[in-house]
Amino acid sequence: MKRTSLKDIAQRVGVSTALVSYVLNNKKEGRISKAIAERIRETARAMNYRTNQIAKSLKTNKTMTIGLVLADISNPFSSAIARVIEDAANESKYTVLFGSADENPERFRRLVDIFRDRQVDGLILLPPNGVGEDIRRLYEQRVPFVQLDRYYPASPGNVVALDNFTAGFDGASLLLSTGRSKIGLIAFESQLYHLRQRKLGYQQACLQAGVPPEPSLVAELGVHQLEKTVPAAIDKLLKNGADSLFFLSNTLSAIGLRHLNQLPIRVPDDLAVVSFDENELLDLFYAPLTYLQQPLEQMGRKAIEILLAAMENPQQITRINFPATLVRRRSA
Amino acid sequence: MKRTSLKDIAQRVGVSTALVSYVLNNKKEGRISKAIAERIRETARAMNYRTNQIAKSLKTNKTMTIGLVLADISNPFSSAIARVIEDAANESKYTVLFGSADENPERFRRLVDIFRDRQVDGLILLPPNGVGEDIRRLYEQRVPFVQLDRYYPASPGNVVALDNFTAGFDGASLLLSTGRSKIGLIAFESQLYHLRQRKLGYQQACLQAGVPPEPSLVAELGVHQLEKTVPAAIDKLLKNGADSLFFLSNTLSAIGLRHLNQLPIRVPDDLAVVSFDENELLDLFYAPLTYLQQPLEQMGRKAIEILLAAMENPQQITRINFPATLVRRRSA
DNA sequence: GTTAACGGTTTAATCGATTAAACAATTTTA
DNA sequence: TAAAATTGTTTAATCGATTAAACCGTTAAC
Repeated sequence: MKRTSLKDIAQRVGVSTALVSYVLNNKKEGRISKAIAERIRETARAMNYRTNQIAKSLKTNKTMTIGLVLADISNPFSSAIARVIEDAANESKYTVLFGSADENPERFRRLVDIFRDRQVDGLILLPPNGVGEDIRRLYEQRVPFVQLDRYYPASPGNVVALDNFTAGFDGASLLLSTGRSKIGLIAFESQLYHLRQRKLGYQQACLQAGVPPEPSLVAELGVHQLEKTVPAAIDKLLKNGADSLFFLSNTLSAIGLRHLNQLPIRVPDDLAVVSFDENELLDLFYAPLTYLQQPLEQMGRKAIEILLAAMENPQQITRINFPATLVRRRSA
Repeated sequence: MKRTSLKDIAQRVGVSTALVSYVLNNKKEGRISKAIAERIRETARAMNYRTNQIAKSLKTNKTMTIGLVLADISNPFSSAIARVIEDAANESKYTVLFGSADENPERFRRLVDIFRDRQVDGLILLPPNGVGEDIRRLYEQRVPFVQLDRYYPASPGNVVALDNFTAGFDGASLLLSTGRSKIGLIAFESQLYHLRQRKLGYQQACLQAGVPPEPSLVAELGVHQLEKTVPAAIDKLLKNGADSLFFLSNTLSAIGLRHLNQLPIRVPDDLAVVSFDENELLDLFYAPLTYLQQPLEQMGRKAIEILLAAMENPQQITRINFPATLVRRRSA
């Protein structure tokens, strides 16, 4: 049950494979006799021919494939990204290879290597902590790529991300404007630039409002065992007098809300809450959450657009930061 | 900045490409002189050689790639599957190509074709409504594949799925055992076998408990505009006297819970609730939901295992149904 | 001392396409 | 009518690997 090849068609019709290739790719338009062209097309259809992309790729040096390295596929943010990237890529006839680095630099490197071995035409990366050097190397090796969402500001190359500083600033400002002055921050202790920026934005907002930064109101957590550390952090911040909470990622708020649900505290009266990112969970909370929404669709499409451009013309580098939208609901 | 090829190494070392290939693939073990082998390995490392999988695939007729067609990537169930499949495939050195059919037969067919054009070694499919014929054709063409979660019982081929009938039976039985006799069912009007089975299980449980089936307690919804139709269905069922709700999928319960949150009804006192599938949302609801849990990890791993076996030996067909676990919490 | 076996390496075909260049047969142009 | 241009098709190289078979010295066997 071998698949039919160009050769099979050529034999059946009694012409060379070259001619078959020309016809099926609509090359040499005017020069091929209508009659034979039709016979070739007919036969191809009859024999159920589909071109072997592997062979084609080897010759053309294009795979029409894009590698997507997600930070962690189990995060709904990741699947949302995956969906957008896949759609946008498909529209340009590209297929997406994907993998999840699970916030692990080793896995990240492995995935990038695997994708490159498979000759992907370009990469979309949501890099974990500790791969700045790898990004730089990719750039030096002229591999077309775009960093999406997360990025290393010191590493060169294309970037599509949120304006995280302003987003952090806006989130905190909202809380301050509603009279809260003891904003508890729940963040990752990660060195990832985009997360640092969010925190800086928050601090700047506090400073501008004349509220001095209060270390006892900041919790920075490791990525592991969040199920335990987030509730503990919330308890601590509340004890330290927080009148509001600002979650710097949806992973944190997802777990946090579960805990808040069980506390004898009412949101927003006793405690105002703001979170980053979207998540169905935020809707289901009894006081639907106010959050900073990333324009995922736009960002994903832009990333593909930039990547395709970079594949054409590697010189040109684009770095874009999109504004977040503050979606105001009941929690703050 | 071209990547180095076998030829480059061969030239540098002064041997034939054949020898380089043998060394790097550890073939012809005993026969190659230690000294040269070492020099080749050394040079390969120095030149940063990585094998071109495209070329290798063309020759060996294996791509070490598996195509995964998801039903709808935006569903957390899908991303959970993707994660498991990816991990399991990676462990066997396979890479996953993926795409989301979005419950659309046309898209499903397109994805399968694209994957086949790229010569994937096998497919894992979560097929939408209306592709039974396509599945049968794949089987006839001896394409190795496994249907996962959803499947066409009349189409041949490997299957890994839940024992949906029993799961439906168990869910309804639980409600009946707590004294509820007017179970409102919220389901899709889909013809998908696995969903029909869930409903049959529910009906069987009711019959056995001496509760006659009551059409006014069954809502079957189209896939579109669920945001409107689910709340409407809930309202209708409540009006018709339902004392409990059984959601046949997580998509339905996700939306349903949002509505229940706003009603002056207390779960579980006024209304018991059971849902299918897992979802963070079920945890966050004020009365954490009782649900039927699919052994996703097991199912995904089994699917890969069966697929790899099928790639070796296409004769053998495996069909497995896993039992669901009833996770009992506050809602019922 | 001839043959056989072995060890180390190369030759060359092959996978299934693409595509520049060559070729032969007509037709046009001058 | 000879040269030039056009048309329709084939030839053959190529992409980067893999691998059976051939090759050529040595060494072992009888």
